[in-house]
Amino acid sequence: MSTRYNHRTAEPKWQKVWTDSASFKTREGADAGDKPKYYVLEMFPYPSGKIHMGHVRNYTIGDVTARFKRARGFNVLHPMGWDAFGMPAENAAIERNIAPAKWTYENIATMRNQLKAMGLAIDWEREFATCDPEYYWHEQELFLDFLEKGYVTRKKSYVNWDPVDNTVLANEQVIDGRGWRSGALVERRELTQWFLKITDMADDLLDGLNTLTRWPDKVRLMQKNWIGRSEGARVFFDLTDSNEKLEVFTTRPDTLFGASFCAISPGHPLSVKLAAKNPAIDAFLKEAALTGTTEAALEKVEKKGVPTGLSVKHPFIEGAILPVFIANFVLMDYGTGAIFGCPAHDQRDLDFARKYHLPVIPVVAPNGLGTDEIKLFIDTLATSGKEAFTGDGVAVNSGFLDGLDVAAAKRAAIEKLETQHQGEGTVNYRLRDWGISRQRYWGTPIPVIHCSGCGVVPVPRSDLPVRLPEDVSFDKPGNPLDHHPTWKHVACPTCRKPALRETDTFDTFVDSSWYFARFCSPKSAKPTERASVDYWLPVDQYIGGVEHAILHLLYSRYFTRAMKGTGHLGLSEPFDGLFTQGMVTHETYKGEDGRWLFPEEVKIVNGEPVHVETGERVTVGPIESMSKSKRNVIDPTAIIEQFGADTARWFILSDSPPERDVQWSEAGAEGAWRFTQRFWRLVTGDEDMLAPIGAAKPAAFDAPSEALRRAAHQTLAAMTDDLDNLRFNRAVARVYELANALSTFEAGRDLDAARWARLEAVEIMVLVVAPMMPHLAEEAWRELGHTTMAVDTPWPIAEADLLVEDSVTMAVQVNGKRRDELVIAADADNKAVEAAALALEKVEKAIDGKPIRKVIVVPGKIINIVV
RNA sequence: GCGGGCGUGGCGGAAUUGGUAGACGCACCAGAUUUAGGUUCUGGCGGGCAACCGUGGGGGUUCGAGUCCCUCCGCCCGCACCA
Repeated sequence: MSTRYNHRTAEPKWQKVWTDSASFKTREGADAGDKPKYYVLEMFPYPSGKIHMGHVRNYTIGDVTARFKRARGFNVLHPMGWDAFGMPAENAAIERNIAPAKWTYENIATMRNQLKAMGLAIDWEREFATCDPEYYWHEQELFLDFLEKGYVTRKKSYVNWDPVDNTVLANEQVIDGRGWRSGALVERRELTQWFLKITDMADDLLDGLNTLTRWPDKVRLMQKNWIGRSEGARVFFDLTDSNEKLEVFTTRPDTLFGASFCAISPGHPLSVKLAAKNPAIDAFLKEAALTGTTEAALEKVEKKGVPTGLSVKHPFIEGAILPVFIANFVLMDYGTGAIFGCPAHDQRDLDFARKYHLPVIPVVAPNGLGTDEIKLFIDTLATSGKEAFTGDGVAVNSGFLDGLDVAAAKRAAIEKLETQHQGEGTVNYRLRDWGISRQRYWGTPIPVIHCSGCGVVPVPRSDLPVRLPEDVSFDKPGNPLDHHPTWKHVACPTCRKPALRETDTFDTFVDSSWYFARFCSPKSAKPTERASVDYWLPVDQYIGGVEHAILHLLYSRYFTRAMKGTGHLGLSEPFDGLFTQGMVTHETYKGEDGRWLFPEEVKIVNGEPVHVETGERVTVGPIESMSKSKRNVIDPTAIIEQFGADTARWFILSDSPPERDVQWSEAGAEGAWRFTQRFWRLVTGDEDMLAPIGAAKPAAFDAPSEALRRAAHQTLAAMTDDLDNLRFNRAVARVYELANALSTFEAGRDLDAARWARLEAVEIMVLVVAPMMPHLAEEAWRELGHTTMAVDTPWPIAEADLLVEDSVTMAVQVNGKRRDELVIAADADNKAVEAAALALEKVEKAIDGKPIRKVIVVPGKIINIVV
């Protein structure tokens, strides 16, 4: 018997045993037997260099789920891969002169070892990185399939252009309007780019949200808002001095009679045209362009406009003319980039109208007002109102719409517009098509060729993959693919004349939009094997950070639909269950000079935090998400070395619910470590009090043994429920309760019964802890004398008759105040309970001789006596 | 501004969804062992001397409210000046 558990020897030992016995090799087809499948997936990591505590939390949650489901009899798929393309590899290339591929694969090697040290139950044979040609090859194939199917389009779009570095910048590389590296003022430049037509599926993506009942409501709502469906109408206003029309989008066609102006966006083609001739307009557009960079600035900016000198005819009112303004609050990217202004019923329009002294014409009155009240409401709003009326009501001053409610008036207005050919009912989405072209090297090459004669020609499938060249230089600004001496020069596949490869690469969100499908058959010569994806998908439990609530999850949902359309998949929704975990936080520390300090630079002396080396005073700052800039980071590898992976896993699961932020603290980690040692003592410390493995179950148990058995089985039942619902913090608390029950257990007369009950309780404790602390459980299982592995042992089943108590403790209240409690047989009828309660001395005193008006008995819980 | 969420001991958090508030852990205090500290073990730990009071404040529904309703305050997250 050893008295101390040594994670430094136990953890590598069991990791090797699991690997050698192929414990986590995925089984499929005939091998899988009749077990139901369960696909557990954590969002795969970007190989940035080292894992951080956020990874530890993410992969621990997934691993517990995978191990638990496995023990519960599921055939589990739990793979791991790398989201390996992206800008940091190019930055490393530029800053440290290391090839992106080398940098990336070295990081993967480091991080793979770190993840393996966590003892994850992963089928490593399915591992891949998105920068493997084997992977992006199939992505290129998917793109060609999408192209054939009409899911792809090419159109012009603006990019951030750095004129000094001669390169396109991502939004996050633009800081205060300047390039992050060059400091040059960033320009908007129009490029022709590839887009996936996600807007074609906007309605389906919206409707699909209703089926995702195992997703957080919050994420579904965020996606709904992002898609931003709104029903309304397009209205074509005739310009007064030309044959042209101004097209606007409105959600309130019922308020057309209240229109007093039209406004177009500074980015509207008409604005640009007018600016060429009119210096005032030109100046206004320049001013609008300056404020239009950040959201915060946009929010504060005053609503301003400039007249265009143009005017339009009102579609319903003969002879009525509306002036056209250019207004800074009209967005080019939404609707048609033009609006009609109805100041009485839109706050922004009202602000604008008051500023430029435009008429305010109320055309909707609140419901339930009398004739005089309506008149007063209209007069007040028209002359001096500061607040637009946007609620439901009844149409007034609106010709043929008068008397209709808002919804009916909308329908009637649209109908009239359509018969007059001056508009149509339409649905508008905020969602825009997904631009997937990136002018960068470290990404999947877009498999097309540009030929001056034939136009855009897809790369023949026999020529796939289009590989990234490795002999590239980052000395020159711009895309290395573009200035590579030979790579882009090819013969046109159609006419054989010299042509050029597309040098843009895919947005890395493309890579992560189908990797979950590739894991089902990672070695296939096709993007997917239908038998495999049909078996494994959807992902039963997907786990990751809420920061991906919109883009990654929406793109993956889109891709799944598109791949269904091309026959690669047979379903629309990739992720059946989604769990979004909270962040890992830590205290922050600042030295006397105000610089951030790492946690290991701080120690506590006499209750005061001081700097380890200098002894200077340290200020403890707020608890924040771990970040390199604030230095409040804890290196998982150091923790695993010091305390072991099991302790790290245990602590990260403790205390905080997984969807909330968890605070990492040294004291907490030590507490978790102490528990691993206590656990070990409970298993090994009192061998005389353990029955041998396989001992016959006693025919009867005395009271103490029976109580221990109840505690063990109740813990088991509760934990099964907790783990099924990812309530790991509660599961941890239950283990502590069982451990406390074992610690305080004292055998009664019947020693055989006590030994048997104690072994049973210890075995249950080991097996329920196994998903969370797998190495410790394995070591303990062996120590108990088992020759099998805990990982191969089915989840125990709680005995139903141990879950119901034969006596219960009930609270006794008098007038809602708790006065005493009562221990009584669980099956006692209400009369007996009432009588027993009334007989209690404290109750009698509280009643104080008053007449009893009512007695409420909630069986097994409470008795309330009302006097 | 709009939308969503939250507010419980010194701290993280429990509370079977309307039925004994504070499970479990951390921190802290006392005692035992060791005695140099740590470890380990036992006990205590919302406030108040008490009657009692306590789940952000106020009001309500109910036999009974942390839980439901109204209202106010505070914090967090998301976003779209969205016509």
